Amino acid sequence: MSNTEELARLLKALGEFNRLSLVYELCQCEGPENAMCLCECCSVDASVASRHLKALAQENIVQIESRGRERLYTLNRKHVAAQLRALADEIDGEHESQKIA
Amino acid sequence: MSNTEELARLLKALGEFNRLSLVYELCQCEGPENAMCLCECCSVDASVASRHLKALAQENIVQIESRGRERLYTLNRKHVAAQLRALADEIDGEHESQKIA
DNA sequence: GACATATTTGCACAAATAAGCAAATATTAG
DNA sequence: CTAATATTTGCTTATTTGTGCAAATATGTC
Repeated sequence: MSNTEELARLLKALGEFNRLSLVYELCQCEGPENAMCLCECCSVDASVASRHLKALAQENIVQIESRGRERLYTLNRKHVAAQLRALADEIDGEHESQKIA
Repeated sequence: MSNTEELARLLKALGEFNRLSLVYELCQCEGPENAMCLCECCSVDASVASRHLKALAQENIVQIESRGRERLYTLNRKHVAAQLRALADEIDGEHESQKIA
């Protein structure tokens, strides 16, 4: 299923330490943050943060909004959480095959 | 946090198409399955499936049980689902900062 | 023992990935 | 226009990763 492929890409995007750190950072932000602020949390070059954020945006994990010369990133909370929960449900889910009873 | 690193490794393990396919396959299995059976679902060489399953085992995603000349793999449902839900909660969670109210 | 089956390991290779730096681009401020 | 700030892009480099094949290992069967 192509759904599997899409989910795999989302998980891969989250499955890198610095990107996951960025996501955690965005987690704790009330509003959108710019890349300068974000790249501090994982102490990498600005260009690296930029690329990671782009990768996260490509998987719809973050949303980008331009304001002047800076870009503001917002975590796509609902979407990401929903994807993760859907997988969790599928894995431990009370899915049809409860043959034990 | 080293927890972030561990979670990143788990997500990375899940974030590869063939490995995720194996997980899905194991999802639908009642009991443990051997690698021969599993490697069919992603049409790769047995050695590749073996390596992927090993990678999954290293992140505690699957459990291995030896039976004779074959190895039986069981999905670690509770653990994986819990990890995914914990992240989901952190992301969209009703975490402390509900300043909107 | 010989042989079949299941899995792992060693090797090679191609492709992807993460990283930093310097240069380019965009935008704002003076 | 010039200078400063924020971000992206091009380049290079080192490392990791996924893959297949063949050989090795382990175990069961005859």
